[in-house]
Amino acid sequence: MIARLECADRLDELQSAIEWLRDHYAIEDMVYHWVSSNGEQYGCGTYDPKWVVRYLEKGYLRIDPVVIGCYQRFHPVDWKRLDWSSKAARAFQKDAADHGIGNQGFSIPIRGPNGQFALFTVSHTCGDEEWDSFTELNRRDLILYAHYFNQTALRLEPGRKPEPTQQLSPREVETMTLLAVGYSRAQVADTLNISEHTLRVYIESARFKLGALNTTHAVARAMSRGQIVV
Amino acid sequence: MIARLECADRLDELQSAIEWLRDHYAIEDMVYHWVSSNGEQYGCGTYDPKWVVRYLEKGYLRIDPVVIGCYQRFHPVDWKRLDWSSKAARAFQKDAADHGIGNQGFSIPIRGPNGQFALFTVSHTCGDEEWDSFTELNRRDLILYAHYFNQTALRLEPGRKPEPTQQLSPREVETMTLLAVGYSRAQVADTLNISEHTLRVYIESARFKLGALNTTHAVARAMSRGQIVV
DNA sequence: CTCTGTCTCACCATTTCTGGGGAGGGGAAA
DNA sequence: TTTCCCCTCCCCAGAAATGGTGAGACAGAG
Repeated sequence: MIARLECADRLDELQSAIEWLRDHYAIEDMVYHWVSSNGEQYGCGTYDPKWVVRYLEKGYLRIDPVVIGCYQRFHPVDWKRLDWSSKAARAFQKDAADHGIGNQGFSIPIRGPNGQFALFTVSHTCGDEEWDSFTELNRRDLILYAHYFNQTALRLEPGRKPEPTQQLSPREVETMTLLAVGYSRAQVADTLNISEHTLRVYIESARFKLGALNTTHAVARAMSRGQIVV
Repeated sequence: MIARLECADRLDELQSAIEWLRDHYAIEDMVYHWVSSNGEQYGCGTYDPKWVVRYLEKGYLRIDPVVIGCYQRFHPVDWKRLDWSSKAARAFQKDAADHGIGNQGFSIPIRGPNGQFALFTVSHTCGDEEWDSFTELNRRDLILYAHYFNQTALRLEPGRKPEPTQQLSPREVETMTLLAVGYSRAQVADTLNISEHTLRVYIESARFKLGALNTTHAVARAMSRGQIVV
């Protein structure tokens, strides 16, 4: 959910391609999940703009089982196989249906270098058999499109403009990593065989590079940007 | 570079498929970058085992421009377009050539939910024109194979067993999320309109559920398990 | 060969977090 | 209905983190 605007001149391409796909497959909706935390749309899709606005306003990003489910998944997934048991999820499902979202869906997660995350989704209203045969027949194509579309969209994601992700030094990476696995400052310093004072220098410089307000924030940012891996 | 062993029974499949690909495309090497931080091999490829061992011993993971370049890239990349300018990179390039690695290569990065990272690489020894026409003709297939192979390999990566994930309560999720974006305890309490004392109860119960040693650890775990999204 | 970045060490005072307690109301599930 | 979990509130003292400043050595890049 981090952004870097590298080249914004491709959105038209995406839009026309997505409409071509929609006609070609006779599928109602084919869409990105425009997963920008600040609400800006950076992907493009065929959903009703009203639904997009409502989705963001209601904070459905944190409720939608499609997003939640795909966020921890490797592979493409059919909506039927997600967890719709919670009350919030059911309310969301109903609201989505009321806004004309298909009852069937298939989503493919894609990730970027700095923890960016996007979904390529096709959805439709039909029965299970019809849907299953569609997804099976077109699985390869969908994966390919997801690959192209999402990765382009990820590059287009708005948010932070110039702030080129500052690389952390090796020591800073070690520091952040050990903090992320629960070590206290004293323990980290001990593990790295340096004084706690030195350690603090690393934490502060990492915090500075990451634009973080405190240690927890710094670790969280380093993780979400993929600069440390835990 | 994280691991979760979900099903190890597919390695054979991968191996035979990769050999089929190798024959089919008449390509010398087609390989994973077995990117396991502990040195265990979890992918499979057609490189000489001696080279694999040497690669790991020498710590080439942190030098190899293919790995470094793809790690911050969205799209597949031809080796020619990478940065081979540093001294270490040239030394690596020579060593690789001495071990029979092709002079041409094409690598596709794929990522997993917890920052896992893998590469699908094809390489060969030939001239530029031949290579370019090969990659152009087979781009789609290569991307598809990369998708299937890498994601399977990522799931096979050794390391940690799947931990049963304790669900966090809504309040706990909010707490962890706000902490992850840099709020102090006082600010979080203020934002949620609760007393700081109450907030502490959430932090502690979240910490308990996540098996975390401190707040930073708890936030890191919640993030890496996808229980909060930042 | 300079310059930039990394790595290492030190002190101060203040703020913040942590780890123990205990307690009541509400809702959902069994 | 009981039980379990979630939400809310309170106290205290010790431990840990933070913010600011300063400085020397060493390496690699231009």
